[in-house]
Amino acid sequence: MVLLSKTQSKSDVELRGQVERVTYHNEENSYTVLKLKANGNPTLITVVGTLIGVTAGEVLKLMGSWVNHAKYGQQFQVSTYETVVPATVKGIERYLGSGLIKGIGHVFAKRLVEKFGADTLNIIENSIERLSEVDGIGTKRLSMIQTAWAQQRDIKDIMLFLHGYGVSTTYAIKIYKQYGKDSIKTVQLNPYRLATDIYGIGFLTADKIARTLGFDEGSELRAEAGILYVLHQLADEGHVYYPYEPLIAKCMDVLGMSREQIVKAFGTIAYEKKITIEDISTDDEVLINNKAVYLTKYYVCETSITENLMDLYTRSKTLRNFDHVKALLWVQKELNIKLHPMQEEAVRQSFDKKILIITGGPGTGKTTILNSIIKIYKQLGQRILLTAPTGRAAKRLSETTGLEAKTIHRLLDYSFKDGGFKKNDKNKLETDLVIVDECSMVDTILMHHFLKSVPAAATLILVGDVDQLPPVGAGFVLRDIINSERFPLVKLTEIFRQSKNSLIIVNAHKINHGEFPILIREVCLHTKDNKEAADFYFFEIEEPENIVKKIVELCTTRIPERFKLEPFKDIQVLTAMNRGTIGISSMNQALQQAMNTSKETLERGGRVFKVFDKVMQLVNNYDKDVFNGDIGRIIRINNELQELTVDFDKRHVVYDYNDLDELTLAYAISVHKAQGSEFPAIVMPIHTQHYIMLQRNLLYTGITRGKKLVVLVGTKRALYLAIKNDKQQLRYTHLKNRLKELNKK
DNA sequence: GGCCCCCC
Repeated sequence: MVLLSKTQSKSDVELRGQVERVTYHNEENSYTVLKLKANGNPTLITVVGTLIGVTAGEVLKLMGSWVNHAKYGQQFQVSTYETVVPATVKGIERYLGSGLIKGIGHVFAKRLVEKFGADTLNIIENSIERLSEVDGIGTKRLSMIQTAWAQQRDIKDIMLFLHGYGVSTTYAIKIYKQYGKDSIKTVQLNPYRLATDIYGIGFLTADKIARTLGFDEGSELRAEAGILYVLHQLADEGHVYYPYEPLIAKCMDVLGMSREQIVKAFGTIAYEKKITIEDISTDDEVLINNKAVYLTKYYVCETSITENLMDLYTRSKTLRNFDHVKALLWVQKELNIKLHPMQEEAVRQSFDKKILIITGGPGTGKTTILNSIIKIYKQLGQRILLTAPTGRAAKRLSETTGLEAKTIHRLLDYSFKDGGFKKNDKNKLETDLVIVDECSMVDTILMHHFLKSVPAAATLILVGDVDQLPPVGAGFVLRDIINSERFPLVKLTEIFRQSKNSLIIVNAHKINHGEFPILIREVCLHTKDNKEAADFYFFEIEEPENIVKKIVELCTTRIPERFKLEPFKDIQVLTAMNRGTIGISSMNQALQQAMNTSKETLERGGRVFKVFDKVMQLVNNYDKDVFNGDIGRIIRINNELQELTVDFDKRHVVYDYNDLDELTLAYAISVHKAQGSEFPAIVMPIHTQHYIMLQRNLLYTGITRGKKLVVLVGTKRALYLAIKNDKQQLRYTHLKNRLKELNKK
């Protein structure tokens, strides 16, 4: 069986040579840069990759590929390698003297080869006691050499063994770091451990290794690891637990095993506390046998969220006495605003409740409420923390409130190195009030960590729109907290920003209720003379190619002319998927071609950037102060400096050509990426080519991104399917019922 | 009919 691991590819070539020097070695991840003298090649070759224990003088047999690095030129990128013991006396001397073996330096290396010649390595390997024949090598140094040599040999044996099963050097090193000299034995005994112990190796890879090692398809170890794999997959789909019987059926199907084998393995891993099986009673889920199976991690999170919330809620409030009516009058005067009764109610609740939930769609006045609460709390000398799950949301929260806001990860002081949050139940946040915005995006695990670190005396305000897309991770925390009806909730429905007869808002509500939206046909968008233009249009087009054509036309001419909107700044195309004719990449190409005629281009890895292109940042970059989802325009491509400059809202950010994978074209972006942003106009294809993504939340999130104009282009059938499909809403979670039942039993 | 995506 041919196994290709992540870093290996079929186009790998072989390169042999002696290591001249190791230029760079990162202890943490083993990333190495070295200079290699290859046979018959006068110039030194730069070799990069994950290597361990490699030293100057060693002869390497490398597998990998040639790459062209913008700064450093041609390099050989290693996927796997083997060390070849040097054969010549000179080679052996350099090899031993390179610092490879603790206890041997240049001097002793020289003395050793003088004494034993080409036989030196053989002697170290087989009759090491003979080293004491060399001047200056006593028992102490001898044992040092012996230990170091054995370790080197272990590493090499392990590499060789793992390479034999297609595991790349990167993973081989991780495995070695985890299991040490017992690596081979450990893997042979239970290769499935790799799936849980080694980050980056999943069940499928471990299973392949196991099968090559001769493990039976029906082995108990396979069943146990397989069930955990299936549960992880289900968690990826959003489920915090899965009902017992359907889970068994899934496992039987995925693993090709019998019911008996699965049930038996359930018992074993439940006993090992890897999973938790709970009898739960619930009225709103189809739970056969009323048994829920959790990965224990999620069980712990769900129960801890429940307890922490109820505990926090029932503690007493430490806010000092003040006149609530006066405070409300004062804040409106200070901020020069008039609070709507519902907004006033929200602010008032924040005075005497420990937990408050504020929910509502875009433009319902959440920001005004928050600003009022913050103003009053500040006046009362309270400490305030603001946070949100994404970098962009945090930035926006900071902009609208004028206070610092951090991502939840940053607030909790997440450390990648230590793999955890420094803030927790032992080291809590120091605050009197903490506000979480865009809370609908917070998943079960993050909420667990967050709540652990909220001090008992603090007030917690959760803000979000549950009708938007559910979190990426497992659970639907905000929805469950709201539906538990245990906490004060202010549900904002009144629209402040948009006019009340806006079709965008009317249709957003209709879609949320599973009703078909009111559609204005294209003719209205084409006539320039109707006085009051509507803000929601639908163009019925069947062919995906024609949808693209229509969208290009809308973005370049129709909308700019009719609504006086700027194509780049004001109009955003949103789509559900990356792939397909109406997917992100294809639409970006079409729109780039139509909207940007600049000849100044830059090609990188098959992608083309042009000056004036609309681009989006894909990761949070705190050095550059740009965040995942930020949209800007390329204003300069400088080939000399190998730099590209992007204008983000009048702020110029410079990218080295090596950082360009942080950017993507943004004429069309996914609805997911647009979550948390708003645009004057959005244009969105809706077609069965995106069948799998036709979901109610997605459509709702998409259209509510538009402030002044929404144009849908596609088929009524696709629109209908999206509205009727609220399947995405079904996530197996038990948080709502836990909250309902706690202290009520 | 098989996809979207957060954080460090």
